[in-house]
Amino acid sequence: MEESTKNFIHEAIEGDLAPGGRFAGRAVHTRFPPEPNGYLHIGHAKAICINFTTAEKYGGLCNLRFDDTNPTREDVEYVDAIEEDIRWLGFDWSDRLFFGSDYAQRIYDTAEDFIRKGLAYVDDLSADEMRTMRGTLTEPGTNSPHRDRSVEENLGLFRRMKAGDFEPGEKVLRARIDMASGNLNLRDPAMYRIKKDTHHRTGDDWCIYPMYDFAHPLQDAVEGITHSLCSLEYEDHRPLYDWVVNHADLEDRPRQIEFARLNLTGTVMSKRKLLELVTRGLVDGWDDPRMPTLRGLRRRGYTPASIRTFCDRIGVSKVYSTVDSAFLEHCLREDLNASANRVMAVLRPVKLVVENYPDGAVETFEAENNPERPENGVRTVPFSRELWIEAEDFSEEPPKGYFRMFPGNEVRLKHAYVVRCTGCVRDGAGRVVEVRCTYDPATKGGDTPDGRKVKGTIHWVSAKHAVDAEVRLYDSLFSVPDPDASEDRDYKELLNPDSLEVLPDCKCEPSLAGAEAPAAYQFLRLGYFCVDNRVSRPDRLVFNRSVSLKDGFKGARS
RNA sequence: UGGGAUGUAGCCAAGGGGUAAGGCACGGGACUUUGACUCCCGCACUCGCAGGUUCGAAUCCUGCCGUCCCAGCCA
Repeated sequence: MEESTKNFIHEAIEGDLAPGGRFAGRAVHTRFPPEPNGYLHIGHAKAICINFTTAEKYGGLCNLRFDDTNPTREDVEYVDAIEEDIRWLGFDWSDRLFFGSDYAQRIYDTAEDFIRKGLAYVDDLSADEMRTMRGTLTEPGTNSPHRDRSVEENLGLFRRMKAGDFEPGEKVLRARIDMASGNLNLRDPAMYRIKKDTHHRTGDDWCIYPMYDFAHPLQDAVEGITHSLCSLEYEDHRPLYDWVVNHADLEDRPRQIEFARLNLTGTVMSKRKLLELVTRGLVDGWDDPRMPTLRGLRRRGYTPASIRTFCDRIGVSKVYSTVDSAFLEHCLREDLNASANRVMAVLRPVKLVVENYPDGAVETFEAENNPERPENGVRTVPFSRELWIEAEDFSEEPPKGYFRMFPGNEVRLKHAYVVRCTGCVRDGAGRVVEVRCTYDPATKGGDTPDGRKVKGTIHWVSAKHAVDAEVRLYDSLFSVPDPDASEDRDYKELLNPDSLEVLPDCKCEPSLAGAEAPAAYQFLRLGYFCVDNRVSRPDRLVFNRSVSLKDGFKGARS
């Protein structure tokens, strides 16, 4: 991959590393901190890439840390999936796999320490009362009547919370900061709440769990993180992050820097919405090829390299942005163009009969696998009198500029012969059931020894040698660029009804027989396709179109 | 005058006093046994707006406008 360009985070880091800087003489250390409550998507890929490549750029390390401080919404099911997806992307955290829950005791001890320093107190207010007393965006909040309990009383109450003497909601540990702050996060935020759910790692060891704002900075500090890179919505939390880090007796004081999260046109990125699409059966699971999840992209045929290149090239800034999906597709085409072998497959077959080719005869042609990569060698493709060609490669009354098969026109059958269309046969309903042509024996291999120009070249598959396959074509999941932006319509109403098209009767050249995932090919003139990693069988092939080829034809292509 | 951010092309995004990089998309052309790839060319007289400072402003100053985030015992 090319050298990533410098962004504002790199500049901040370089300032920190410079002599006299905040982290002068230190090695950069970052972390990717997913909450194990959902599958990773392309937006996470951006964060993963930023964290891992930034550390790498400065010779540092990046940890993988599961931020699991809420037993009611997290599950091991996601832990394995997340690790697998990050590895698939190509990143390695070596032996630095951590869990926020591993620091439970340490964080608890810090909480007691905060109580002793008068920085935290136990409150009896209900969640509703707390909300009311928090004030509004424009009005200050009011102090809780329990705000000035003694250290001894607070310590006793907090220990009883830990011991299970209270029920969820009865008590909460709060930071004592400033109920009048313009920043709502500083109005005595909750630091610990009671939860009597079983945690996926610590079981029933604890019935109190720290809040993100208290736990995260401590986790970062404990791991020696220098730069805690997160998304923009945490900007308002930075004062709290710093408050925790500055009052805790820890060596390290990590620095939080925020960047804009990724949005992509034609899809949604929130965990809640993606989950809803899955649970409502609006898509075929988390790995539906139309999903922006890493599993979905993988099944669709996206390569790790294409995703990493994409993340590198979109840049990093603090501007709310929505990247055009066409750019992601471009990165995939670029990667696959260089690596995928070419092959011929007909998606919407119509019979082509070569009238002057002997019935029963078969000959084979040599076909290059990848013109971009001659070392990939050649394969053999059989030719016979009856072939399959793409229905749209024939037109009895061609639109302007059309140079494929139409009566009287010459076209080249890729790798085989130049043929001249002589007409077609229609059924009772007027549908073209057969196209007819004659071939020129002198053009064997597709050359024109007389130097004549043949503008069109089409792909084909010998009918008697064809391998059947199902091919699935995908389009944008949503029919509008930004489904989240619509205020009057629910995003589910904006789903693109044509996002999936199944073509059950496709004809492939015989070299595709037995293909297995994760094989990827360029179907000549059509696009890049991969063997579906879930439902395809060697004798019942199913291909997914990863991305189409760009189509330069400006005419009325049906 | 609640707090915090942010406005450079249709979409990303460099540039931080010396006269607007790059990519995607789009349009045109060359090449072509893939209407692909590749290669050329075009695509912001102007950087949200208005003033000001300066020989010179996207960059500095002032004011205004737009957009996003925050009132979970979620992360």
